[in-house]
Amino acid sequence: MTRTDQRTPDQDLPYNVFAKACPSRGTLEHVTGRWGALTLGALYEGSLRFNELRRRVDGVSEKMLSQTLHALERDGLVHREAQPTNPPRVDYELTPLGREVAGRLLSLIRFVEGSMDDVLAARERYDETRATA
Amino acid sequence: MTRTDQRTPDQDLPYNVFAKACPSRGTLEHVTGRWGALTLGALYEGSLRFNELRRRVDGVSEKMLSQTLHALERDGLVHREAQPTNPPRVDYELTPLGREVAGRLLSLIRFVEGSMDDVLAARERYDETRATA
DNA sequence: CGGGATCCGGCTTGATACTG
DNA sequence: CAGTATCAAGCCGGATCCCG
Repeated sequence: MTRTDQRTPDQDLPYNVFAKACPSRGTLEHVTGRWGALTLGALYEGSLRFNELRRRVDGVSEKMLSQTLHALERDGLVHREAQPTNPPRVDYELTPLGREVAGRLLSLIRFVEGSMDDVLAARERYDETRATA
Repeated sequence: MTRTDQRTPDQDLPYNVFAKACPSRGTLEHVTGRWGALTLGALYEGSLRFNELRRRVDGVSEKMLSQTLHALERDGLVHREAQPTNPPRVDYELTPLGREVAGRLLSLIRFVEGSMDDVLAARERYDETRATA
């Protein structure tokens, strides 16, 4: 509990993700989680319905998508708009806050996608140097 | 736009994180994973030794930190420099690629931290509207 | 100090089935 | 279409012991 560590950049901010108990850690996980990140990314282009989203986020199950959307809606990043028609129609879209989060997330995602050649090359080097094979 | 089949933004890119089989998805998970994100964030300020890192990333176990560092090193985002002294000293630092990734990640992290008041307020609203009380 | 190896409990996840 | 309920499996992650 010493305060001797001066390297922390956020020690004076109200919320510090590096602290175990900080609620920002939970929200960050909703945002960056496997399905959270892809869901936010998909919604960045515009609102989507449940099954559209499901098709777009390849591999997500109904349960996980539903769960992910609930968490993001609860955090105020996604807005759910249900129309009481038959058959039911529900649109999901980013809130203004969610849009800012998703923008930063997409910057990261696109950079990672664009770096995959380097990453894959690094992996090969890594595996080769320590796998005697 | 709004032609449903044309909405995918990355369909022409070599790597598309929305596709289930794309290796970028794995790397993104290393980067945005619970400990990966915090590790990269911590290293953004400068190189750190194993136990410094462990103290900085509050709550991480030795095993998970070790595992996380291996994954990031393998992906070419972190460089490990071991000095054969006694006691051993090992420094971890970001590679140039890792720096760019961490920068974008920190932009997201800081924004989330700075939005926590809004997020927490949204949660209360959400919980209240569907509370059984 | 800087880890690796192992055991193991439990939370997360993924089918499947069912509903409005 | 848009989800919820249930259940089994499996992987994550912590605790512990070990070594160089």
